[in-house]
Amino acid sequence: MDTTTALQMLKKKGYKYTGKREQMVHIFEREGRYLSAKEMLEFMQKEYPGLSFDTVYRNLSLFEQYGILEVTEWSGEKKYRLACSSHSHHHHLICTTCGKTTAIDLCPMNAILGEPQNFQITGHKFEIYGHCEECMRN
Amino acid sequence: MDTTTALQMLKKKGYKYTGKREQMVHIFEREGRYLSAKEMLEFMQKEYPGLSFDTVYRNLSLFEQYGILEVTEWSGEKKYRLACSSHSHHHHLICTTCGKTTAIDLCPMNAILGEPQNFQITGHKFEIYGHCEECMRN
DNA sequence: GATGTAAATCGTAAATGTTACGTTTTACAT
DNA sequence: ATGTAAAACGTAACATTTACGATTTACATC
Repeated sequence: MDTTTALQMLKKKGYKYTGKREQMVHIFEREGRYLSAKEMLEFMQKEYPGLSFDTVYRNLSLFEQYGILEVTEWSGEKKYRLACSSHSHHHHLICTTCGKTTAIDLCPMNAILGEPQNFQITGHKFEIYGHCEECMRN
Repeated sequence: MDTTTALQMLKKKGYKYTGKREQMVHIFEREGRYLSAKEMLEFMQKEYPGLSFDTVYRNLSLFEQYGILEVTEWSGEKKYRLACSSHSHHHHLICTTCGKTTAIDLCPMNAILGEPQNFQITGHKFEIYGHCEECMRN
């Protein structure tokens, strides 16, 4: 999903198309990796020096709520990235240093479908953590 | 791993065998599910009313460090449970209401071994979230 | 059993990440 | 141009976790 499409979609739902939202989605697009709220705030404040972190958190939640972002958490922080809506369901290798991801076209849920008894599944997480080539060298 | 074994192991490493540590591991043993630091504190304060949360956090970290506990995080909290050292490597169905788990004797890492290039794997997480039978009824 | 000491705990402060809210500003429909 | 609902600001509050000096305790040694 690109910046414009995402915000137009929100607009149809009654949300406003603001420069700050545009910039936030644009940063996710450019970075192509998981970002913490803090990282996002820092990027944003380069362009909007007085930016309130309330704005960042509020928009991150909004974007997540409407499927623009995916969220996960590790090291006591929530991390966000643009949802990979273009491909089919998949999982990621995640570099815990820089947040960069690589898709894995394999979902272990396929192997256990129908298995769990007396358990209502609401979600699942399959993530492989490590260090990407670049972070490994540094 | 039972309470005594765990604490004897720590003792060999130079840590003291205290009633509070014994009680903490005992609670994990009794509950057999993921507990947050807050839940543990509440259980502990029944027996040790003036207990400092510093003690709980410090010991949770210590237990994790020595493999007595497993840790994961969801809903902005770290959750701990006794490490399932008796069985072979496996994963869990996790009830996000009560923390109860059911083992899944399947690890998706087997299916992708050797696959990732230029990526140093340090860990992985495969968790299925939902509601157990009991919490579903309530 | 008494003693010394390093570890454990207490009590509390502080750091960190997140949510909340009243006020002001802004997007944008009319 | 105008009105209004949404967005953003500035800041307070909240929750979880980490940190630290002072006190207490476990336990090895005598």
